[in-house]
Parts: sequence; C-alpha cells; structure tokens
Amino acid sequence: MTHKPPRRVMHVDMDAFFASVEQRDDPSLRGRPVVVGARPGGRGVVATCSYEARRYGLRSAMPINEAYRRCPQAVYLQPDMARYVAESRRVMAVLQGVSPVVERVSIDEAYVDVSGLEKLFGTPQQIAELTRRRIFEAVRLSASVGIGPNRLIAKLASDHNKPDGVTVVEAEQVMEFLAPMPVGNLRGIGARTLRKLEDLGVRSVADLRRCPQDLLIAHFGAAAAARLHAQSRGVASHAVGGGGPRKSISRETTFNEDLSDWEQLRAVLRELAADVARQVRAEGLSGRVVTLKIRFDGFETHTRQVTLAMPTNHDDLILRAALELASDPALRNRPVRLIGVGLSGWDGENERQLDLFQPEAGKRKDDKLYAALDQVRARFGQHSLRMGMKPPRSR
DNA sequence: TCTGGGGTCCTTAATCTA
DNA sequence: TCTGTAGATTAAGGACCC
Repeated sequence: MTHKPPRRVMHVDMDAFFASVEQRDDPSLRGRPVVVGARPGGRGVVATCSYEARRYGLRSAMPINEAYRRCPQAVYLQPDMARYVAESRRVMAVLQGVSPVVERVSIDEAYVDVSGLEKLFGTPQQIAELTRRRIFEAVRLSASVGIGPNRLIAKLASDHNKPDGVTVVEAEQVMEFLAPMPVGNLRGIGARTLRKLEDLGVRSVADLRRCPQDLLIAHFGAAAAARLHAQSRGVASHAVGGGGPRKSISRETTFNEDLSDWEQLRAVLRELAADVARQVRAEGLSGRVVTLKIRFDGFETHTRQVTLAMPTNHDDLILRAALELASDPALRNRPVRLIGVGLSGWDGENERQLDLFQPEAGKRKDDKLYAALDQVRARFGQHSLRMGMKPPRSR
C-alpha cells in the first residue's frame, strides 16, 4: 500500500500589486508613497497603495479624499488594468510551472496544490522560496507565499509574513497558529460580523473556539455558526481548482454628483447596457435575468430584476428591460448616486447555436422577448396597484 | 464621515407548481 | 375535482471579497 503524501496548499499573494508595478516601471516612484485608485477630489477609493503610503495609515478601500488628507505628498495614479493583467498572466504562468493545479482567485493571488512535490522541489519551505524566486525573475515583483494543509491556512499564512515573506504551517501547528489571531482575519468576517462578535466578547480565534455553539447559532444562524466553528479549528477545504464559469456580468457607475435627470440617467443606462451586452457576446453567452441597481443618497441601494422569457445578449433588450425596471415609482424622483445594470442566468450551448446558425429562429426569439417585456410592464402596473392595498415587504 | 467596481454567496420572503 | 402544502424558483437585500 502506498503512503499518501499530506495535502499541501500554497497561497501566493503579490505585494501591493498595482503600486509595485508602477514603482517598477518608473524609478522616480521608488521609495515614495504611491496610491493607485480614484482621482483625489472625486468619489472613489484607494485600490492599492505602496508600503510607503501604508505608513501614513493609507489602506485599500479607503476613500480617496481621506487618503489625500492623510498623505497629500503621495503620488496619485489611475489604474492601468491592461498592464496589470499582462503582469498577472506572467505570474500565473510561473505558478503553472510549479504545479499544474492552479486556481487564480483574483488578478494578484492564486492557490496552488503542491501536495507530493517534495521529491521534485524539496521541503515546503523550499517550494515556497523557489516560487517566490521564479516570480521575481519573471516580473521583478515581490510576492508573499503561505503553505498550509488547506486553503484557509495557506491564505492566513501568506498574510502572516507580508510583504516578501514565506510562512509554512504544518497540520499539527494549525491550532496554535490560529489561536492568537484576531477573528477578523477569518474568511467571511467583515465589519458587521466583527462588531457582533466583539459584542459577544470574541476578539481572537481562541475566544471564538471557546464561544458556546448555541450562542453563535442564536446570533448568526446555524450555517454561519458552523462555518465560524470550523474555521476556528482550521477546518477548511483543500480543493484547488474548480472555480467554474462566472455567474454574472455587470457594469455600474457612481456619479461625482447625484443625478436627478432621467434623460441623462437613461443615456448612462444605454451605455452600461451596451457594455454588458458586448462583454456577454464576447464570452459567447446569453442570459435571461436582467438586474437594475440604483443607489440613492445615504448609500441606500436597491436592486430590481426580471427574468426574460428567453436569453439575450442584445444591447437593446437589456436596456429596455432595465428601463422597465427603473419605471418602478419607488425608484423615481430621487437623486441617484449610482446606477448599474447586469445580466445573469446563462443559458446552455443550445441557445447560442440557435443564435448563430438559425437566424430566423433567433428572430422569433426576439419577438418572444419583446412580448416578455410587455409582461414586465403588466407586472409593474399590478405592482403599483398592489402597493395601495398591501405595503411592499421591507427588510 | 465616507464609502468604486465587479463579482460571489447567503438569507428571507413571495410565488409558482406538482 | 378540490384543497392544502412541500419544495422549487424567483426576487430583493445584505455581507463580504479583492
């Protein structure tokens, strides 16, 4: 009987990726605080900032004006995504050279299954260092690497020694590694959940481990409680790969100043719908569910969606559906901060073939779609009627 | 006080359907 | 055939992630 090697997952995270690319390509930026994100003065946030900028308290997702207040001397740059995507591809190619099982999770990070690679590359520590070295040779950028028995531990390990570091956590070290960590480091714990946990006196993972299960269930529900419980003990999936195809495509925009004029909003919606449709067609997809997103003053956000009778990838049909959804009286007569449109609910290959090879059938399909839009119209008629009798549910 | 864009997944409630 | 209901599907919002 052969002995199965232990599961080892490696997480690779590029350090301050966008800012590092900028500093690499422009020597005058090296050693200086660099912020990549929205233009100061507007309504955006920091996408990434260099470690020099972090010393001033700047962080990803911080409002750009707050960043500017704290560090006006930083260099503020708008993202050049095409360039970052090209670098990302090179990094992913390096990872493919280490192991064929690579799961890209975002432009600057990936999981790699490195189980059983010891004979080829040496200890986990050596595998991690080799990876970092090869990345630097390929793109002249630094990365942080973590290795653990599953994805959760690998990710926390890569964070542990950032930037430009390596951390290896063996299975038997997991409990000890996690215990002192702030619970906020765990996956799925954002600002809201963190506040609630703090109210329960839970600050570290060790606290969470001690917290009675029924208390967690009472506050977070059974499913979330089970996830918290599992994570506090380092239990997580080690499956690398999968990921699957994307589920939706959307475009949205935030205005520098809230917009009330629906003629202008309609024009914006037209562009967004065209963008979505272009992307959907480029990926050979068509979808049935059109979603409209609107954000008002005070960050109050609403979505409305409609399922069409047949899938589409046409600008005009997506726009019409979005406009019908926007005709909901509850969404009118208020200044709009953000507007967006998305498409989801992909159909199988069959529909696509219908489009490509049977133009007549495709045409009939469109007729059906316009009929479906009439249904939406009818529904909103009903909807406004109903509102008089029964208040819409509010949550 | 301020909070982008593009996603995913989850919860809850309403509605459809077998 | 009628009716009640369980389960599936749809819709809206929220939390979270990078």
